[in-house]
Amino acid sequence: MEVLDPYFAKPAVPAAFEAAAEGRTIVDVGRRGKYLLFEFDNGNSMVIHLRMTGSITLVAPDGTGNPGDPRIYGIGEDEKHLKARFSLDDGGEIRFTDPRRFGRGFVAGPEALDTYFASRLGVEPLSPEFTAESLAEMSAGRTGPLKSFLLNQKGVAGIGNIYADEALFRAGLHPLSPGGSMKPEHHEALREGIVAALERGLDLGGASIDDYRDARGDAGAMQNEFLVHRREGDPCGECGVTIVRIVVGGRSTYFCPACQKRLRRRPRHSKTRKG
DNA sequence: CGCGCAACCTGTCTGC
DNA sequence: TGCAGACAGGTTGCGC
Repeated sequence: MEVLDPYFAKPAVPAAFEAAAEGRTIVDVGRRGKYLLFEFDNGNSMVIHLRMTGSITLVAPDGTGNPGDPRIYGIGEDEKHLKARFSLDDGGEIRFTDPRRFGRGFVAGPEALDTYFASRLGVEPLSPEFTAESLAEMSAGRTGPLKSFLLNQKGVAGIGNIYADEALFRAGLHPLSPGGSMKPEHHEALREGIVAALERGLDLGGASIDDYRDARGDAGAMQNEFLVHRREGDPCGECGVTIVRIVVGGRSTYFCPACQKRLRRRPRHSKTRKG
């Protein structure tokens, strides 16, 4: 394998990354939050995060998804956004491209990985552990905006700017409502909104606003079905009121001011402990 | 510990 | 045409 941009391996050095991946067989692929996992035959895993503009492309031996494929952003004549490449036994290649250079990759053993994720990621929203109760627990006492709570990966993992907006709309919750302002019915509504938004995104192959493509170079279709995200000025599909854009935590945030009611802050229930 | 914001990068688009 | 400024699928680190 070859690391062409030292930023990709940061804070490690390219040579260390290359040595850890060289000659390995990928025995499984997976995901945790927004981190992509490639498990090696020696028990270690290669972890890749695409951040804003990273792409993974599979170039098949028969030339499918070839370097000149115009669908694949950043892989063109000059290949100037190609940051890493992994040669496969069958003559194919896995490529990582990233115009903005935010994407990162590293190789780690199982224990180190657990530690790494434990300090960064909360519950998987599509797992059975994600319940109204767990949502209630992790949001209790929070004073920051619900939108920021959703973007913070330590509560619920894997929700980004698109799905935060879509989930809040589906739940009928205002992005500026304090995280701890939800009542039980809101916890359940938000849980349902998050799951529905994510599952819709999966069904549609993700959202390709600009240059996102899947490993075969195909765009997603979720962007065609956004309910509020990036739809400032459009009428709400539910009530017709104009969708507005605000900035929350430095991120563009879109919502329907009629459908999404702002909740008032409420005091944290003090845990009553025996003793 | 929670919160808000700047920083990290490059490319694209808008307005003057 | 040029140029400044805003904005973009995310995370981290810092100050308070």
